[in-house]
Amino acid sequence: MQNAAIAALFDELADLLELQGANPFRVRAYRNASRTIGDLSESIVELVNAPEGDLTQLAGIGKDLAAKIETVVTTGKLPQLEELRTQFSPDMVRMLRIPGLGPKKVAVLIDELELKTLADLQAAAEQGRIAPLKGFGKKTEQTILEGLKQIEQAGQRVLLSTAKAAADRIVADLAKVPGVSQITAAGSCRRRKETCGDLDILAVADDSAAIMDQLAAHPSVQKVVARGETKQTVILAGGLQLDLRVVPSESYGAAMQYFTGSKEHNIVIRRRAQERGLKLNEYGVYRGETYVAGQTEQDVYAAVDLPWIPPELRENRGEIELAEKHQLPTLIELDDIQGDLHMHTTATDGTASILEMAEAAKARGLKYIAITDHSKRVSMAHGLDAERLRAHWKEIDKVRGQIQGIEILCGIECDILEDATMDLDDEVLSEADWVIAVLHYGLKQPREQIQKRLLNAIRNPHVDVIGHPTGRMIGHRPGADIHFPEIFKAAAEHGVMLEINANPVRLDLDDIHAAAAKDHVIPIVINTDSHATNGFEILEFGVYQARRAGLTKADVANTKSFAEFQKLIDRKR
DNA sequence: GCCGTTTTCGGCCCGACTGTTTTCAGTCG
Repeated sequence: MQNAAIAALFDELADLLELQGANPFRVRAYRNASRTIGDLSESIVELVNAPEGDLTQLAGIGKDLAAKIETVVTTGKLPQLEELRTQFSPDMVRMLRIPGLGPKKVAVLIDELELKTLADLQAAAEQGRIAPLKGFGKKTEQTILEGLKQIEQAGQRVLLSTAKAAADRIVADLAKVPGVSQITAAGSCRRRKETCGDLDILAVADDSAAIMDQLAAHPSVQKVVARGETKQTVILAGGLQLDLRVVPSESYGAAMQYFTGSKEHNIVIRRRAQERGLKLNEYGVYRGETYVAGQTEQDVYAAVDLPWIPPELRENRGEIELAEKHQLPTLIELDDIQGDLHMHTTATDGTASILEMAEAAKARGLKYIAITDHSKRVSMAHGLDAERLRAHWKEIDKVRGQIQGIEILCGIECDILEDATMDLDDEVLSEADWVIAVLHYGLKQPREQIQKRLLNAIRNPHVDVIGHPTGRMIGHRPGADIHFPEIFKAAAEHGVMLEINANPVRLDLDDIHAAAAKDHVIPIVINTDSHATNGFEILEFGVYQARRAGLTKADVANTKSFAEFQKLIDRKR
């Protein structure tokens, strides 16, 4: 069982305990455990089976949870969960996802009206049986009906690229409102998390009504859900929720810190404040009633004896401990990237010629690129066989003479076939400047076979890098079942790099595994996998993922000059 | 359920907003 599957069990258990009315802190303990397991780079199954393995060493895992995890790993079941599943239907858990309904209200609905399914809930609301209940009313009943309609949409996370585009546009438009002196997006969008559940925008404004009016009238806003003095909630076309908060200037830094999160990071930061006799909220840092800091984020972190922590790291995954020791990494920047080693042309499924791609890359300031069209297995994309590939490389060589100021490598994105052999034979691969090996097909194969395919590719003397290692598509399909520690070990041993594919749907490796790769001193390359001349625009998302993994310029191979990069890959040739 | 150089018990981050109340509980982030 994969970590994510085990994490999901504990999350479900937390949902059910909530319905049962369990102690909220106990529920949180289960949610923390779920997150801890989900964030692990190594397999929890391996950890349980390791002779030295002690789960209670993990943050938030005590004796009880350790025993439950061991039970899941060894039996595949969690008796407590199975028991609760008999008491509450899956639809009852879904009721918790309806905005405005929490565990208390759902419990009342279940007990008083004996509702079991979402259909029951809908019928009860339509028949007006909910409004008379104590603590409910006409409005709540209406909210439930609307929530039911949107339940598919609600809770759906959107890609960072989508969220950031929406946020950037609204921030730019609201910044023009008179009296708005500062405005920015906070939340998971600012942390550059690969998906966002909502948007948080923060503003300093003389007139909060004016900016809220402007937001309400914004073309991308579908409806206003709530509006108070300092906070407005709207739903954007497409269903994404956006919260606007208007704060005083002296609170801007505190509010930035507060609303950027993550929740887990903030809990630890506020505990630090408490330990120092301070109180930290979105308005500032206070000693008793006295305002101590809050104008800038730097001031807020300084008040709890920490240097400023980059938003991408704020997940309570060790960044606070690093900050305490003044060992935070200097994260890679977009401008550090010198080359892009993964792109396509009209030879396969790209839309631009070799020269057009090279010119577009050069215009973006890149100093070197690799042209890496598909190998023959990708027949849909008219993948290249040895003969066409060699002809393609000749074309690339011609283009080298037509453009100055950018180096072009003759590359190939070669499929690792289902039987673990390479799609092109060693002879032709040995002639390439740069070989990306990838899984495209058979992603659902059992772990052993996936492992064999990746290890064979890594051991192939001509392979430089494994591209989009898991093959996942965020929101569409999970990646292949990979036992990463073995892959990392082999990659380090054979000098094979790993890719962070910058495509916002892929972002593969993810932050957790890119961080683990860094621990194994495996060079990372951040590539766009461009299929068109505007494809380079997504490079930023690869860099964000690298930053979330704590990578520095030195950890990423394509920050090197072309000469240095060539030295690195020449070891293979 | 976790955690502990004040603690093995009693804490566990903190405030805004809504809808239902008539002083506040529940929900949300």
